[in-house]
Amino acid sequence: MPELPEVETIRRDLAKYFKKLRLSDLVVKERRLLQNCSPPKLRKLIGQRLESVGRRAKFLILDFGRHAIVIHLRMTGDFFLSEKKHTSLIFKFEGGKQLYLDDPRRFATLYLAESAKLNKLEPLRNLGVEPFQQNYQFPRFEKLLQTKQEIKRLLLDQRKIAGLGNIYASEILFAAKIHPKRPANELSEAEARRLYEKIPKILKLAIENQGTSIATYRTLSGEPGGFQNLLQVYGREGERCYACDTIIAKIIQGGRSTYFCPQCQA
DNA sequence: AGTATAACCTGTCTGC
DNA sequence: TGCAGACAGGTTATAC
Repeated sequence: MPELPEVETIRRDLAKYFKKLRLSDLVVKERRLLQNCSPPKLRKLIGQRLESVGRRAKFLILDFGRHAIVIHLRMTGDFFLSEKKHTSLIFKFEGGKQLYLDDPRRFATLYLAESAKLNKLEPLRNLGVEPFQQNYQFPRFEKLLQTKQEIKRLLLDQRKIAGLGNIYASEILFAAKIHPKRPANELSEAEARRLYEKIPKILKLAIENQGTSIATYRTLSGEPGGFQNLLQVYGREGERCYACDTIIAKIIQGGRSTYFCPQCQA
């Protein structure tokens, strides 16, 4: 479910509500959430303060000083202030504040890591460039395109550009006017530059709108985001393009749906 | 090298 | 109303 804008929205809310609070209890309700630690080991964080809430690509990083919890929400993971139907994990903080990780499909993953060695944690180690970091520069981006892989698939490859998912890959390609099946290494310089610029532009707009709520994603307080109202192509198969009135098409790439305008993205 | 498919799970929607 | 099948915002292993 959540891509970079949704995870960033959650990160900001978590920081706002829980930063600097001391953890008073931790209840693991879904054992398969834990990837590299046992419940007792995780519970050793009790008594520590939540120093900061960070994000790397789609991973949330709850830093408790010496150790950090790294969580990937996958398809349906989401954080709430009140208990929902599919609770995987409960954080209790000093003062009685509680935080619930809800995850109907139970795909979410959690890792415990030493804060100083976060970069060495397996799932974080191979992540590609982050669209909002300084190393996101055009020459570097251009090098990532030196493959005949279909551009839509490349955008989903977290080892290249980290944080994009199925919604924003389609939306970004529409904004850049590039057909999703174009081989990456056949994009013109102008197309590559458009793509490079649209990636952070669309993500920023989505973050400003608190992400996209279609099925399960909601903000920490339970409110839907707003970007679903601004989608140009995702989920719009058979409807008309807002720009040119052409019928929006849907194809499958790598087992995932891709939506695009055959006219604007010829 | 690049692509497709299935698998991990549950919920929701569509069509009969 | 019931039931089967398709599909879902992610990632990974395996097979052509």
